[in-house]
Amino acid sequence: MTIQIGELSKRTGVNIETIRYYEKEGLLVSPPRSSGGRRQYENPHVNRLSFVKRCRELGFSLKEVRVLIDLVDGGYTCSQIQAITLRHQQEIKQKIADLKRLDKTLGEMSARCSGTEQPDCPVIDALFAGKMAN
Amino acid sequence: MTIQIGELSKRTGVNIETIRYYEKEGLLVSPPRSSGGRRQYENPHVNRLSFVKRCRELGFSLKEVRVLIDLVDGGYTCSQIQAITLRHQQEIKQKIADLKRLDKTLGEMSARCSGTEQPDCPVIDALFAGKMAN
DNA sequence: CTTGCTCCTGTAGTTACTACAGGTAGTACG
DNA sequence: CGTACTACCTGTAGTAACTACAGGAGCAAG
Repeated sequence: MTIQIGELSKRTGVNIETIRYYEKEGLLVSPPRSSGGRRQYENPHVNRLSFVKRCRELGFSLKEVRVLIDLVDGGYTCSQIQAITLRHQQEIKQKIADLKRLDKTLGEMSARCSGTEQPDCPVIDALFAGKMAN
Repeated sequence: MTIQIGELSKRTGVNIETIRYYEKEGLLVSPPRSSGGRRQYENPHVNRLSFVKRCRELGFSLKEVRVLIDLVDGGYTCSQIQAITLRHQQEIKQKIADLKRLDKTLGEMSARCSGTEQPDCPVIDALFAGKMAN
């Protein structure tokens, strides 16, 4: 019941090149090879790759994913995982706050635009004068 | 009234290496050099670099900054600039929405944690099972 | 036996910098 | 005048997380 990399890619939705990249980076164990040198995957590989993919979808960096995998492999406690999750969530919240500030400033700037074909624009003025909201 | 790169860096808050990088990328014009080969900047250079810096602070990519600079140099209309600004703002809004979804999912996952020293965690379960909220 | 698909390795490109290494300009001090 | 010290110079490599080839081989079908 082994599958090749193309099938693994289809099942997980992870690009073939990315799978090989993850293997090179040590996020996935190197699978056995066929006589012709092709990677032969089984269910555990599918599960692990799905795990990595979901971590990535949640915005964890590969470095963080590596930490999570090591914990899963080596033994972990709920409080450890929760701490990592909460720290990551804090970073996300920070990014949201930063982006909201940008959104607000951009909105204020473009709101003053006439939107006409005049060679004069409050956005450009603000960018030159540095009168940006914070 | 010329200044050297160190002074330009201090006045704009842009790293020296970054200034040279911007020049190499064509975002800043190459300034005249002293007899010893050092870059000699004047006020227009300070203004342009400040412009680039503010664009970056608003989240514009260097590519977008290049477009803005070309417009400023070659003539622009308010409606052109407004369009670029609004498009950029839409991207920011999209990122905010994406991050909010992550934040929500992470919050829901960690809320189910016992936070104890047990080798069992709903976050890990969710990552393996793929029962993630969208 | 040749077509055609999947797979292999290895390298380069992407974004926006940052961090050196190794060398020169310019100034101040003794 | 020599030397120490700082600021500057170029050019290359490293960062994150992939993606995109180039050039070649395995494998099944006709």
